[in-house]
Amino acid sequence: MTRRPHGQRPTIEDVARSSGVSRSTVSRVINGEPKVRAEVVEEVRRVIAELGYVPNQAARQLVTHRTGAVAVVADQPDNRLFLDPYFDCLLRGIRRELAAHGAQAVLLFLDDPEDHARVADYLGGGHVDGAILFSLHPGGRLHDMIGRLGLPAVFGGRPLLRDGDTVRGHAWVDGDNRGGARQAVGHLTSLGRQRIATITGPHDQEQSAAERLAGYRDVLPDAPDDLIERADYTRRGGADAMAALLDRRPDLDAVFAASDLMASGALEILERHGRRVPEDVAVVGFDDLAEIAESTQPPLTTVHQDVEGMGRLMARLLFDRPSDLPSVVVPTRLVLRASA
Amino acid sequence: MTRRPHGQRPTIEDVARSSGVSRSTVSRVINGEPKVRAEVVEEVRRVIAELGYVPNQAARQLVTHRTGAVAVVADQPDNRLFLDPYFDCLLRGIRRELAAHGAQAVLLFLDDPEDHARVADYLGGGHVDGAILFSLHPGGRLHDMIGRLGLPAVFGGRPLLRDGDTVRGHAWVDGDNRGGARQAVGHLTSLGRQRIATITGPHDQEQSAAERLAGYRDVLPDAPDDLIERADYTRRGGADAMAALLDRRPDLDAVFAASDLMASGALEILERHGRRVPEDVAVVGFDDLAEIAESTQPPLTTVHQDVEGMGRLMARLLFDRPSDLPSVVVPTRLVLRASA
DNA sequence: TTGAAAGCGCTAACAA
DNA sequence: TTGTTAGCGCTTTCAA
Repeated sequence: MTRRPHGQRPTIEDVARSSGVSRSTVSRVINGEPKVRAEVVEEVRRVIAELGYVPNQAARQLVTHRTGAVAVVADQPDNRLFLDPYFDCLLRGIRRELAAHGAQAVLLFLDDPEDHARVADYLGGGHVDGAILFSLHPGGRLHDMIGRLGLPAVFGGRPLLRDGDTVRGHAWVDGDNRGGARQAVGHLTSLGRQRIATITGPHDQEQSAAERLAGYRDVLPDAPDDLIERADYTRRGGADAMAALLDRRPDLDAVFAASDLMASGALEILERHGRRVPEDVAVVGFDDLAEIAESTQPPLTTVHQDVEGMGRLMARLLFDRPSDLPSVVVPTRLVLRASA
Repeated sequence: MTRRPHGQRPTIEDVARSSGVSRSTVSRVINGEPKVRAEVVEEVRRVIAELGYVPNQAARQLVTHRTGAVAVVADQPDNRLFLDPYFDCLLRGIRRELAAHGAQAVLLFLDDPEDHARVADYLGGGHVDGAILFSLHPGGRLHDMIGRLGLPAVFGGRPLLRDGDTVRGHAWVDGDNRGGARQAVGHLTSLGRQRIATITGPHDQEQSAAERLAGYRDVLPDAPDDLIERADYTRRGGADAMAALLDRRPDLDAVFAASDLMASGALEILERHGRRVPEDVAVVGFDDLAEIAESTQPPLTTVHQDVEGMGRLMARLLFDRPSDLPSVVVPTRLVLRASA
């Protein structure tokens, strides 16, 4: 990479010389400290603009130990987490809250296994003041690094615990997946539906998917396995799962899809198969992402989560973390539209 | 934010003391320099692991002027650029190429106007060695900053030039939007279609959309305006545009949609209106994103671009930029499937 | 209200 | 092959 011509970049020393004050005074002006004479402030600012001076963050970090940046780390972009409007919305909440605190959100993705090492180095190297992590489960190198360095961290989604895993000291924020699923399926039963299928997320990988399936089973403990089809939280996956369910159980009269994106795929297949929604098959989604739920045909009855709010919350926890109860479950509620 | 307990973090000095060598030797081990005795290397590594030492990047940057990170800056996430598989694919290419060079890609988004200042400070502050920028047009604060600091930068997409704008010194990579559109529309005419509509991108904002429309007009200079409908590169926008076109020109017999995402929306509307594809209406898209084009009903004839390759190319230009011809137009080709 | 001086943790000559 | 030393550019006491 072309090396930046840093020899030519003005330093605080240059600004000091040009404006006839000391480095300390320039530093005070830059950092907006009050005890500087107004005319001095003005002159220093003028020189800064004239020289095009920009503070060297590395030098500043070295002494302040602060960067003004927060990393958002997301695993599994190949699963198209990236393309999910849910994630988009969450991220917007995070960015806005961080921006309100004057911090810059920087997004890092983990594609390959080897990325873990590089990202761990990045986080450990002090490039950021904290991290928000998605789809990461305990036991990995990133967790080690974060734990060892005491880097403030908040997890998006309750960690999927395996035997012996712990999450001590790790805050997390998650929606009430199980409760929400119960609301959804409960609604379908209250409508008198008898054969309620479900399209699940990848419940062996994602805790949220496991919880939503558990909520379904809470309400329908005796549901036969052939009413349950696993998908992957994508629209396409939802469509394929719906097709499989219709094939296996043409008599089904309702579907709980564990995400709006999957529900929209399911609706497309139902239409293609000539099933009327909700008359023949009632459909309930999960997430209540406006851009999907309000524009499907028919509009989607779904479990609402304040996704942007969850994002904001995660960012806020990073700044003022209550010392003893760092993890939060955000409640859900059912939003009735036309599909069920 | 909780301040990191940095007082407790071991420094290179601690490692040196514990392993009975000098700081320089430790530094050499860390940086993999060859001239260190094997046993010393081993001992130093042991101490590093034992102490949990991680190099302080700020200190390192201060002297090397390198960060090992490259920023990818994307504007207009509210336009759902973020959700476009095209962008996802491009990004993957960038990340992989950067990773191959040992660099970490960090993504920054511009939501609000005030974000520009913060991001400019971030880039200017030396947090990164270079930047790849999307949907950014000359004249903004970011351009100023990049130009002034000489930060290596590559633009994704040919900059949309307005009067007096220049892009001197800014490399860019773009697909052959105009040529690709000509291939698409030319194919439709060669099929004998007489009333070929087009669903455009936001051609007042995006150069790529303007070019694709220009390509359409190259082939059909006399096309009436009511065959042209502007959308926004989203699936939903494509669907709405298709509905408007059918309403206005029920006699249309072909559509060139300026993105696969819009084409997929258009196909859905055509199906809902009972038009057979391609018999009644032939449809051609743009991008050839496998996950869309291969799974629509029917599969989509579309203009192929090597999107991941374009991403890799952008990253590569950052490292070894040919001095005089930094900008690249990547060719396209038509891929025939069932929709036209 | 301002300046002088020390030092953050690291790399990179230069010497040994 | 290793150690010594001098900064990198900034903030921050402490004195003035």
